[in-house]
Amino acid sequence: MARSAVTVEEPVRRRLLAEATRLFAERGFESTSVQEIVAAAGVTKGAMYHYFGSKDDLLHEIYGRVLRLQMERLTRFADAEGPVAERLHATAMDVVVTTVENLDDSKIFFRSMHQLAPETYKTVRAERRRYHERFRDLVAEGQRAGVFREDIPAEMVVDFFFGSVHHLGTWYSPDGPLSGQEVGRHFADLLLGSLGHSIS
Amino acid sequence: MARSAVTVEEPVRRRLLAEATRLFAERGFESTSVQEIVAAAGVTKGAMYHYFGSKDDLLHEIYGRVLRLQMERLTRFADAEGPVAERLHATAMDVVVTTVENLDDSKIFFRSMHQLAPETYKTVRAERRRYHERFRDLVAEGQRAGVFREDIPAEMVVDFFFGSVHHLGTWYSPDGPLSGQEVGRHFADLLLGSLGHSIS
DNA sequence: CACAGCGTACCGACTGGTCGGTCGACGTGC
DNA sequence: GCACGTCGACCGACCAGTCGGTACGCTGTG
Repeated sequence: MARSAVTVEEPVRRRLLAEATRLFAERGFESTSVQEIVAAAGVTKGAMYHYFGSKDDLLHEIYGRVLRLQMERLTRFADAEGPVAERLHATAMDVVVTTVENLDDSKIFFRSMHQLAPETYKTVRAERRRYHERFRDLVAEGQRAGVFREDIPAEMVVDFFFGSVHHLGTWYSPDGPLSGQEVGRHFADLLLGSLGHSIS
Repeated sequence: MARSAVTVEEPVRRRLLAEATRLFAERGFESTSVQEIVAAAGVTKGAMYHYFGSKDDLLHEIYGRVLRLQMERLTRFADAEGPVAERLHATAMDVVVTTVENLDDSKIFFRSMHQLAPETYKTVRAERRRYHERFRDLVAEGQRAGVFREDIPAEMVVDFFFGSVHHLGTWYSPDGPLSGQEVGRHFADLLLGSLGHSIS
């Protein structure tokens, strides 16, 4: 039970997490059995329930990993220096690149959220909310500075943009013609464009 | 004992579909049992399997309903008359309004797609693709006319926008402060803004 | 010996789906 | 006007299989 000190190379545990991530992304949480996970990792259920408390626990850990990574990247880019428009552009682009680099995580995130235990669900929502707020503050900052249009609530711009980002898991393929960087640049351009003052 | 007169002359089939839609949206397809559906509809499994071939069949019918409705609305707005920018704006706004009016359908659509039988899945994808293409043509038309920026593929603009639309099911609430019309207008403004020629 | 790190065998709950049967409405013959 | 036959709508008990989870045993290492 005692969570051993800083990860001491636990290959089985790591394999279980990796295979679970792959399978959850591919077939969904509810359609993936514990049997399939342990088979893919080359162990048995005994091993899995040695490292994880339950199947939900596996999902929970995946969410924790995603939240931690994304929040860390966001703050790094948002807290940088330079004009707000440039910071938002760089941040938006990085969000896309990071999402594309961990596409399985993204698929799981927005598709299995409602399968979490109620308590865990609330925690994840709260964490996600803080994430969105940090992003929203960037938009609002630009609006106050007169760089972005002000007739649309910053909150809605965030939901608008992150909808597009979540949707990446549905259509983007690493084998396709577009790199994550390219998609990221286009998405960031679209976001900045939508926030610009209209010509007409 | 006999089914008393006044109660529910309404078709059982309709109730089953309605309750299934509600429950699928609330808990997801895989987490909803046939027992729960028939209990909510006030009938038994015999009734359900009398009207539907399987649980998947229920889901399939929901998808058919959504696809039919959305495609019909899209063509109605896209094939109207007037400048392309205005048509795209009206279309985008209607997509949001329609989505918000059938929010349960939308939640199911993007969350349970991979639960469909392979054959059905392909059909739905194909239908959805035609839908996207119709929308993309609108964007491309504006680009050729020089009204919209041309440095971003129309295809990507479509994925960008419909990501936001799909995401509505995650955050929008009819009980919230914003009406579907308001969200629709904002979304359409953002879309048109992102397609406008930049000032800077 | 102690104990982490697993494998093996198994449990009870529940799943989607089936099947024989009941019930009332309705056409038909007399 | 009444008995009969039929048919769709629906019930409810049941099935085989699958699920997440558990109990316990073995084994190598310190």
